[in-house]
Amino acid sequence: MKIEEQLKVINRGVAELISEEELKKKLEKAAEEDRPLRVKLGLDPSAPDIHLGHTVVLQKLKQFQDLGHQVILLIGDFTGRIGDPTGKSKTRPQLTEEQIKENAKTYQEQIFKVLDPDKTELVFNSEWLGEMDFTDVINLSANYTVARMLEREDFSQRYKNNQAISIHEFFYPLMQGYDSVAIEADVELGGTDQKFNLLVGRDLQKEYGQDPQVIVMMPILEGLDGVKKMSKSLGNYIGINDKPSDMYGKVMSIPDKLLIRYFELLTDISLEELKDLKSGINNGEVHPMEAKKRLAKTIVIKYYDEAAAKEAAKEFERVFKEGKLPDDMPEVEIKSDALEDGEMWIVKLVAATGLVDSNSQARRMIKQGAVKIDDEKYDKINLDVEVKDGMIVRIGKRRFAKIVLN
RNA sequence: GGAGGGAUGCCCGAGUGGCCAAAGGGAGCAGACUGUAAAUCUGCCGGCGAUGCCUUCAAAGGUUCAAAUCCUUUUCCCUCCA
Repeated sequence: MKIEEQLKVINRGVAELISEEELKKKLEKAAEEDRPLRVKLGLDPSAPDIHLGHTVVLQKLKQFQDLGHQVILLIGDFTGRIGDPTGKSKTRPQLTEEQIKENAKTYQEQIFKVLDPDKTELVFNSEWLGEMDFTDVINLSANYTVARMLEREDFSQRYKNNQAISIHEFFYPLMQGYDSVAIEADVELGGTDQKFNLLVGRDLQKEYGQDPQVIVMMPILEGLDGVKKMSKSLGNYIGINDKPSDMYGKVMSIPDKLLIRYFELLTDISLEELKDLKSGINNGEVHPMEAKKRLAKTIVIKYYDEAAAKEAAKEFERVFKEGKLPDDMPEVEIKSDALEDGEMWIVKLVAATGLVDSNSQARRMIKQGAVKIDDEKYDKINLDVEVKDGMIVRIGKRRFAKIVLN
């Protein structure tokens, strides 16, 4: 593909590129020498569950692969063994080697839903970092000054506020940067929050006589709430292992203002289509919900297939438009000896589904008119209900449980 | 090493002896409206078969009829001095 074309693809959705000129030069040189660019992505082995937020960067990697370049996934096992760099969560546990291996495996399984395994090289940074002795470390750190380290936002903040910065924290950027030296990266990808570390990579490569890597920074994807970044701990994520129907439903629940962004960062629709879609929504020709349905479908197809997407769409219509029940829902076992004359106090029954945390919560839900049993609304607390096998308890619009009597 | 300030529910934050399961805001959940969007309005937001009872205001003890509030010790954090 022509260099100009490649640049266009690479630029899609990018938050910041350092720098376009350099990238162009690298692409030209690579084409001349008939070799692919070495494109690096570092992964933190502590959180192996991948959600769509992670796929923003992976997606970009995939585009590099499709352009014929070599992707190198670097698992930061060495870094993970030591702990966490961001002062906030200082007590993050060190991982054992087994855990890291385990996580790495899970990672791969999920990542290769996006990337082409045949065109991906997998490396672990303990390979070289674990080999360094104290002299090597001193030499490495001699390449950087405290003043430069303090340029990093969170360091300077903490320094200014008299908060502790451990010396070893300075080594994280250095280690990550040295990784780029070790694998001779031409390009490194990362989120915008990685900017400092990515830049250190460039500096170190220069020090070690290499051509500095080009940096491609992707935006941080907002989660379902539309404000905070997508993350598992905030519970606002769409996991790539989510069931099709969940995935579809979650996409449908994103705020409209994220629509285009999701299309741009999470799907492969062409730049022209993207443009049309955008203007269509803006001038009212395209209903946002229709666009969202398309988004949901596209994403489900990406991680599953056409049939799953259709099924998910159907289910969505059924449950949320027609207010009917989903195909499958969690089953909850109730022992028949917990019943009296086949009946159970309604509050207990609702609590027993596990859909709420306590009797008190169940009580509230009932009082607020959120509870339906077999499609019938119950809003009185002083009531025993006959418990039947296969009975459906529903709380609100999206919580269901099927009772299995035993 | 010395002097001072602080720790409150998921988060922020009021509360300086009873009226405190603890103001207010945010988040969250539910209801109405909708397109499982946004905005808005309403309610809920520790546990308990519940007009009451139980466990909560960093931890442990104590004073008191009564403690988030007072005292003692401990832990952690911050500010200033060295």
